[in-house]
Amino acid sequence: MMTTFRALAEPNRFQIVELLREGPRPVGDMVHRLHLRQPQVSKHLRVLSEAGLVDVRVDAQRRIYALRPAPLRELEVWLERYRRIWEGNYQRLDALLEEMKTKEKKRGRKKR
Amino acid sequence: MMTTFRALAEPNRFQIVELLREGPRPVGDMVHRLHLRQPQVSKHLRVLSEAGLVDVRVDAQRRIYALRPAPLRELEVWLERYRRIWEGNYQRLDALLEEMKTKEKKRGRKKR
DNA sequence: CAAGTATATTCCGTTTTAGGCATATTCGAA
DNA sequence: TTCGAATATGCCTAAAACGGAATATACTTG
Repeated sequence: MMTTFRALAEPNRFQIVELLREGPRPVGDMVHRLHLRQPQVSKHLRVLSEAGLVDVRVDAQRRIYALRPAPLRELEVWLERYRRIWEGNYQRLDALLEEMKTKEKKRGRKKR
Repeated sequence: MMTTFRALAEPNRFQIVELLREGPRPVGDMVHRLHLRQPQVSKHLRVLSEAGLVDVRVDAQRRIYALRPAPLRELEVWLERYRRIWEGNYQRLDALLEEMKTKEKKRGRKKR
């Protein structure tokens, strides 16, 4: 999960992933599309590959990289646990508790 | 978008976010729950804050941090553009092309 | 005002990370 | 078998990230 974050945190890697969203591509294609040098692209692809975000298919002397959905799906699952935060009334209890505990000695001052 | 990734890529920061998912908490609470020293927690909170992932409410000499949904929602939106990758027919063109090239001797089989 | 509590900031040393460039490797074709 | 195309690796350096410890700051209370 956090390997995914690490991998995507690098701008060029992010771009590569965005490119790969449209479909599998050989390295040279990415080198040309993004304005990067070949060795760096290969290195980034390595990181992405180790993070499970891409995989390779060998075609003669070129390698065709493709996105692997698994980590992104994981990400989505993780995110779902957070959805309640922006879907409706959340943290009401905690907020109230905190406030009571801290200011109980003070006379209640109406907040809100 | 990538500031979000960068912020979440650090294990301790990730943990802080996970903690904060349950509700707002003062710094000391996090220091105690995760096994981190106070200065590092403050530093990590700073990064999270600059990434827009949390915000602070001042309460006397303590600061209560809370998750901000915006960046996570953004993340979700971003992810949605990828959902088609694992939801059915993606890269149909590429796949077809590949297949044709490879199996052109076989008779065409109707897909969908 | 002194003392204590909660948190932020600074400085420092170490580790990690990324880019550049040269080089190795692999495969197809002449 | 030699050449060229496509890609990967290794080495080096610069920049960024992180933890630790000390210190600064802000606020509360006696």
